[in-house]
Amino acid sequence: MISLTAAREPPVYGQDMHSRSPASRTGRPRSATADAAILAATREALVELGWSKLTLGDVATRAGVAKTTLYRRWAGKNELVVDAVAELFDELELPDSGSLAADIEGVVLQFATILARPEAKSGLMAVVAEATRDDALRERIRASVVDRQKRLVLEGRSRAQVRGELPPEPDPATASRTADLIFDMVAGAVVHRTLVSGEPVDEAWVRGFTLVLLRGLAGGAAHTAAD
Amino acid sequence: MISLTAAREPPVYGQDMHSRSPASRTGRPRSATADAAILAATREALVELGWSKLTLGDVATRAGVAKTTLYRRWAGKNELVVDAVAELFDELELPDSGSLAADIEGVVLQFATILARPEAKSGLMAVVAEATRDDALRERIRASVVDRQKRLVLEGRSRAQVRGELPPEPDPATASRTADLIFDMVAGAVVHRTLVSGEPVDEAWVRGFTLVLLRGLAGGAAHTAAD
DNA sequence: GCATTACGCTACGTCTCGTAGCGAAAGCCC
DNA sequence: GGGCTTTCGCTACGAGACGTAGCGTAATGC
Repeated sequence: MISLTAAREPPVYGQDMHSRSPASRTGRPRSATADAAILAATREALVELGWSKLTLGDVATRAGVAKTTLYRRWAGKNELVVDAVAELFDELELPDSGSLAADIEGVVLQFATILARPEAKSGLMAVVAEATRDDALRERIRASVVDRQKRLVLEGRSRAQVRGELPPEPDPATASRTADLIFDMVAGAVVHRTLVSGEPVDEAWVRGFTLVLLRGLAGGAAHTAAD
Repeated sequence: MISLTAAREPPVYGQDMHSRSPASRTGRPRSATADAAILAATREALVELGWSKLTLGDVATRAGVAKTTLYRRWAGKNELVVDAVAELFDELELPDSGSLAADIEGVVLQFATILARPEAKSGLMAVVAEATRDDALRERIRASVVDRQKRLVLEGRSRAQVRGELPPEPDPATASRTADLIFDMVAGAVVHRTLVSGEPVDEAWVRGFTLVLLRGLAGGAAHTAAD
């Protein structure tokens, strides 16, 4: 009696969610509506209860599925909440408003709006905290949340360079480094103001922030792009 | 049999830690060494177990006290961890290095060094996440952690204005707003790079960050204060 | 129809929580 | 020293969540 039931690992959503491409094309398929219901129920529970008081049994009840179904798809609370929160950032997109300053202000406001929702606040920070001790979770967050935001930075900078609002990068290495820097400054400032300072990210704040950031990035000689 | 033992509320460390100034000057005093042992044990457990797997029973065992003693002093896990983490930031101080750039770089490196410790990472972010649904907890964090950092920003700016590295503020209202902005940008960027991006805050990064920030703050005409 | 997989349901042992009650210890004040 | 007050360590407890196992049933592909 070495291995009895665990002959093949149960396909938990650990690494390859929504793929399970090869194999297992037979049998009853997983309900897609159940997926959506579970993630929606998770966000709802996150709003009402917060991270620490959220239980998987409660989520299952809200979603109208059995608790065991939850455990068949997600390894635990962390992974479930990451997926539930990640969906909130689907709507993020870069507006093409003509000037770099307006582009930044638009994206920051979008980001802040999403982050202002209670399910994003309590859920996202909690999983980030857990990710400090779980590399797989960190990677999951990076892939489904962070990279989606980061792409906007790269695209926005590229546009600005074409328009001459930002100097071109001398080499790819520094280009990558400054992109990381910009990303941490933008996302960090918004997150910190929203969660730690507890103050709203309104238009006035965004304008002031964008002004400082653009002055800093443009270097000595460049358009500050403020009216 | 209305109220038997709970005639007077037990003095839990909810609001006024280390004070309980009037009343109760009689009786056996609380062990101060127990306090230190508990907070140290909390940090130790935070390193080994992380936030979610940390239990108060385990902390009590590590500290060599009874579990009930813990509950007599702190209302719960949140409050305990806030106090345990707050002690880490005691060593923060503003270096007087002569130039604003060097001052900022010094403070940022100090802050990053503290934040790089695993007990700070997992503990601080977790309580911030919980604070999104608990105003008292948010206030506790602000008083014991955030304000201590913020004071450095105010002091550093004041020095820089005396030295002429930053323009003076036109009125107190905008002075306060820009101080908040600077604080969110500095702390936010460091926290985001450390926790979300998962990259180290080394000297090279700090130099780049400081350069962008100072250019942005100094406005069009001012010393960029780079070497 | 048959094999395969997902589903709902129930039940279970384990762990943590937060509290209650007790006797003993450690301080003040007379 | 004797009394008063508060804290301490210890034990025990019900409540609740965890994560899993087992079963019968439902939904697909071949």
